[in-house]
Amino acid sequence: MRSSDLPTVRQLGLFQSMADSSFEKLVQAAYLQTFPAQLELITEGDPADFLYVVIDGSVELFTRWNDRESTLAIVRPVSTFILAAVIKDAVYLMSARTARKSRILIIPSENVREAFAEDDAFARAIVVELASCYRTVVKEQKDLKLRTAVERLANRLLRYDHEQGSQGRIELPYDKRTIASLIGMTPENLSRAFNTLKPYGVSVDGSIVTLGDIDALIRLAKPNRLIDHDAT
Amino acid sequence: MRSSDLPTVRQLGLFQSMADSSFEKLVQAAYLQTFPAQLELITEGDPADFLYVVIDGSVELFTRWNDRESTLAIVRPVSTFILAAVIKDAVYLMSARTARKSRILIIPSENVREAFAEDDAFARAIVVELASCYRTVVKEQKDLKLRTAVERLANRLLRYDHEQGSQGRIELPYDKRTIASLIGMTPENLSRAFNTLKPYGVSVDGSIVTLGDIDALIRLAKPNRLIDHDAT
DNA sequence: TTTTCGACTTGATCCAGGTCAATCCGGCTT
DNA sequence: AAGCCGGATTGACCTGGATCAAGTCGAAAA
Repeated sequence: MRSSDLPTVRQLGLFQSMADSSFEKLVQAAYLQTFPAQLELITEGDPADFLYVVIDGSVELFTRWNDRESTLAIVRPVSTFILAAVIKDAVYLMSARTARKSRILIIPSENVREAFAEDDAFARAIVVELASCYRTVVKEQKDLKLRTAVERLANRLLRYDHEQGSQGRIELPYDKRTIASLIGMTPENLSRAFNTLKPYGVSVDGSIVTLGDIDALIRLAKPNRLIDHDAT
Repeated sequence: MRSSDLPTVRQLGLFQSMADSSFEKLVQAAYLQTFPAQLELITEGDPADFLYVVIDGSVELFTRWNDRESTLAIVRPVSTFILAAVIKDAVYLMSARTARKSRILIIPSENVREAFAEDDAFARAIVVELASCYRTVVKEQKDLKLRTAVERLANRLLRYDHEQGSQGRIELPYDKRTIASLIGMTPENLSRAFNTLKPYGVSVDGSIVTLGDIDALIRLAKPNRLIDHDAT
C-alpha cells in the first residue's frame, strides 16, 4: 500500500492507540486492492473473513430479503466497516458494494481477532468503536419508528447542511435513489417529499439543494440530538 | 443484595470473565433496589450515571419524540441494559420504565468505566456484549425496512414459538399494545394483522396464540437467520 | 352482584406512501 | 447532430396502515 495512506489508517480511532507491533502485524497481513464501481465486495450470510477499511472511494452497505433491497449505510474514507461480524467470528449481516471505484484495505479476520486478544489498547478501542456504531443504529431505528418520510428527509437535509458548513446550500452526497433507500422510501416518494418541502424553502436543482428558510425547516423537522446529532 | 442473586449476575457474559477483585468492587459500589411497575427509571437525554441489571421483573426500553412514543425493547432477567451510554460517558438514547414490579441492580457508571480501564478481561467481555447488541439492532432495522407489518408479526410469532419450545402454542410475553409498538404498528393494526394471519392457521385467544399451520406461516413469513435468529 | 376501568377489537374513514406507467432530461455514444 | 440510456420526475391509482369512534370483554374493586 502507498506509504502515504498508512498514517491515515493508523490515525483512525480504532487503530491509533494500539501498539506499533500489533499494527505492524495487521498491516503486514492486509491487502490493498482497487475495485471498480458497483462491485459486490461482500454478501450477507457469508462468514466474516475480512475487516474492510475504505481508503478511497465509497462503499454502500445494503441488505436484501425476498426480492426487496434496502441501503443501510454509505461508508466514506477513511473508515472501517463490518467490525462486529469480524470480532464475533460470525456471518456478515449486510452486503457491501462499491458505490464508485474504490481503494480498500482488507485485513484477514484472524489477524484482527489475534490483535484483539493480544493488544489491550486495541480491545478498548474496539469497545469505543462498537459503542458508537451501536448508538448510531439506535438513532436510525428511532428515526424510522418515530418519524414520517417527510420528517426524515427534512432532518437529513439539515444534517447535510450542517456537515457542509451550514451554507443553506447542499450538494447531495449520493444518488437520489440511494438517499431514498437510506431514508426508507421509494425514489418516487423522495421526489414528492422534496415537493412537500417547497413551502419550507427547499428547492432542488439536480444534486444541489438550497434551504431558503432554515427556521421553517427546523420547525417542521424538529431535529433532536438524541436522533440526529452525530456526536457521542 | 441477596446472596442468591450474586452468582447469577456473576455468570452473565458481561461479568463472568472479569477478575474477582474487579467484580467485588463493582458490587460494592452497586445498589439493589425494588421498583414498582410503570416507574420511569431513566429518561433519554439524561447523562448515563448508572448501568442497570434487571434481576427480577422486566423493563421496557422506549423512546419519545414529538408526542410519539415507541417501544424499542423489553429487558428480561437477568441482563444488563444501557451499557453503550455508560461506556461512552454519554447521555442515554432510550428511556426505561419497569413493565412490572422489578428488582434492579444499579452500578454507578464511574465504577463500570474504572473496571473497564483496569480489567482487560472485562474490556473484552464488553466488546462481545456490544457486538451482540449492535447486531441485534441491525437485524431489527432490516426487519423494519424490508418487511410489512404482517410479515413482521408472522416472524415474531415464529420466534416466540421457537423460544417457547416449538409447541405451536404461544403465550404472548407482553401486552398486545407493547408488542404492537415493538413491531412498529398500532394496536388496532395488530388486531387486524392477527386476522390477516387466520388463513395461515393463526388463532388468538387472549394472550394465547396457536399456530395451526406452521408450514403455511413459514411460507408467508420467510424467516431468515440474518434477520430473525437470535444466535450470533 | 354490580360497577368500573382498562385492554382489546371492530368498523368507518382517511392519508401516507407504494406501484405502475409514461415522460423528461442530461450526459454519452456514435 | 441524432440517438440512446439511466436517473429523475410526474401522474394516476391503489393499498397498507393510521386515526377516530364505538363497542366488547374480562378482571378487579365495591
